[in-house]
Amino acid sequence: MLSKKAKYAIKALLALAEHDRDEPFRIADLAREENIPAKFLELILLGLRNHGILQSRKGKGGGYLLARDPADIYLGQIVRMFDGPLAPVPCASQTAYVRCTDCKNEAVCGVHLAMKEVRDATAKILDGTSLASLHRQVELATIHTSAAAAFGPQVPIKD
Amino acid sequence: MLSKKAKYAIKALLALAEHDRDEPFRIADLAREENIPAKFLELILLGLRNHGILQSRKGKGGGYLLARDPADIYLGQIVRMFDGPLAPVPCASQTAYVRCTDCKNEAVCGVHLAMKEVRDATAKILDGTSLASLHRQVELATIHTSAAAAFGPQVPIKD
DNA sequence: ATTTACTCTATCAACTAGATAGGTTAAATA
DNA sequence: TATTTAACCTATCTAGTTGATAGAGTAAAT
Repeated sequence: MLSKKAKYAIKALLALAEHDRDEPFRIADLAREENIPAKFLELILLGLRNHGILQSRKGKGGGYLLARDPADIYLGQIVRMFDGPLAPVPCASQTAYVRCTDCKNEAVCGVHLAMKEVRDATAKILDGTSLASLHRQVELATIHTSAAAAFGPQVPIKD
Repeated sequence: MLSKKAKYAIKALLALAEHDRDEPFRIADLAREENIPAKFLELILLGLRNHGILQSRKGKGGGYLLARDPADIYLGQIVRMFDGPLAPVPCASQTAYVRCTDCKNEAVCGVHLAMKEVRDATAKILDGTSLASLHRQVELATIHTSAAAAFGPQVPIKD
């Protein structure tokens, strides 16, 4: 399960990526816009800042900005930061490998084999998706959705 | 994260799949062989039985058996049974969809889009891997491992 | 000096995971 | 029939985590 922290982080970062690159975004505004408890979001953004993903400005006119280009911020990094390794089991993790104490021989462990596949597939997606590319996907989906809306639910008009 | 329950379940089921199909396997033996706390395994096997994945026999000569062909038992079912839906977020689940209350339009939500990809990739793997196929993978890995062992670590012999 | 808005630490209730304890029931066998 | 064996079932516990809130501190702008 993705934690709320990671989920909110992605939503907030995506909003920042869509927003004017050098205009600070206030916590309160971000919270309202994305339906996130403000105090909770505060913690999350602070974490992102301390990991060098966000920049901040204090005082009037302050707020948060992306510290890097949206094309260089990957979901994999965000998820790992809040939820730890992507692998379902520590012995299948590439970034935070830990041996199973109960396992005689990992090379021939069924759980290991299957979960390594899952971790590789997940990593391929999340380490391959940047805020920029996700933003493009959202735009694409928006066009499709609004096109569908324009041609409307096909209900005959009664006059 | 895969829970210990799901992990132990897979290990136990795989051991049963490798074992004589109509010879009951006792909890205690299974626990010893797979390094699983016996009382905890008891609970897990009971759950599997109540879901129709295992059969049991009481009393002397009793124990657990697979209720179906190993080729018809998929990891997806096991994992869902103990850990719930495969999707990282409920709105991306196919088998247990729940709408996000905080999300205006799911069709254009970045989190939804990315997590649906992850859930689909995960489901493809876990719903495509049966105990039988996993067993084959383990055998294959065993051959590779023992071959590597046979040709040994390539350390020159000093005489 | 005051306002604004981020910074930081502490705290909390609710929940869950992993595990253990201990009695109950049913099947086999002596 | 009594005994042994081994699954069945319910209760309980502790430790840790998650999602969230409170409130005082600090830096920048006006």
